Amino acid sequence: MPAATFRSFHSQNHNHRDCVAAALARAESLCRRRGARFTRIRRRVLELIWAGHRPLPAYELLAQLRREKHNATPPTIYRALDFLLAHRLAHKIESLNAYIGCTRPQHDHAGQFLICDGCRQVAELHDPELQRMLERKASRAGLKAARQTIEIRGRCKGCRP
Amino acid sequence: MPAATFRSFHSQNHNHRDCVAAALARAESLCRRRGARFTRIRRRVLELIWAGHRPLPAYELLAQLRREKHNATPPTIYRALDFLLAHRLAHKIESLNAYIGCTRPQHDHAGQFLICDGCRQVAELHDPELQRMLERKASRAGLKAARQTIEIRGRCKGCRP
DNA sequence: AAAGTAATGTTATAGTATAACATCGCTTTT
DNA sequence: AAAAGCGATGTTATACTATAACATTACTTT
Repeated sequence: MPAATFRSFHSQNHNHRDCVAAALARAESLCRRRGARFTRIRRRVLELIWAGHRPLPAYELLAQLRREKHNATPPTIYRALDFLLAHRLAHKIESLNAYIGCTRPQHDHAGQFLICDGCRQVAELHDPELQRMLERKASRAGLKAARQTIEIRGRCKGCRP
Repeated sequence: MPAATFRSFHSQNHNHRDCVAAALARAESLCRRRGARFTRIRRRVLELIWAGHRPLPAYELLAQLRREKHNATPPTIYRALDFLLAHRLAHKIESLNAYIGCTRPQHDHAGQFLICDGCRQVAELHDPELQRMLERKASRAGLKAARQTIEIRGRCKGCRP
């Protein structure tokens, strides 16, 4: 994995299986270091999120989980999501009410999201320059920034005429 | 109204009645120019939004509307909101599922929102520099930006220790 | 083995939003 | 003025998103 400051849209032919496996391995090691319990459910939900490889609504995750775990209910999913969000292993895309895997969970601040309305793929930036400008603008208007929701919608190269 | 590129947080003692009246007058004239029908319901919902002077959830608007219009139902509110959003007379704050009046409805692109988690007030920026940077970063990652959701949460001056 | 705590199970309900079809009322045409 | 056309509203039902509250299980520490 390169140390680039952002991650662009995945190519059609990237190795999806490896990409999911790598994300789970990162999560595993991060939880171990933090002493957080990466339980079966939490792990499986993160796996489902990555496997979709696009923002997935909570109830779609629930439907998938139910195929193998019949007693799963909304709290099952939302608790897993709470854990994953708290550890920055996943993000919520507010403008879609959907969840996506975090590409850099060790990073301690929220990313910025580029969302293609064609293929529904998402690229996650971690751009310090953007971050700084946002904080500066906020600060000038009197706001000490604590969290940010940055979601740019549009069309990626492959989805433009 | 100054031509500033952003609008900061309202002072405690700004004239609220005038501020609502001015917003309604702007909306009225804008709809007239556009040939859009600014009906009683639409007007009243916009008035309720401005009167709250903070992001209001749809069902809170509904509850208020029902006090004077007993047969109002969710579609009543959501249709009014659809109209107001389409004409940029109001915005949805995605991270709060709540709606707020637009300070510059004639502007043709979305604003950026600074949200105080203390007093729940919102300041709306229309910062071209920020806009340009976002578009440039998106473009570099291969995305042609069409819409944006920019919401910075934090604490305003009055709500800091 | 017992106690303590974190995670999960379970039921119920709150909160957000739209579908679908009927009716009303304005405007335009006849 | 009557009829047609169309946008707005009325009405009922339902889909989708998320959390509260309390019971039980299972891991960990003593």
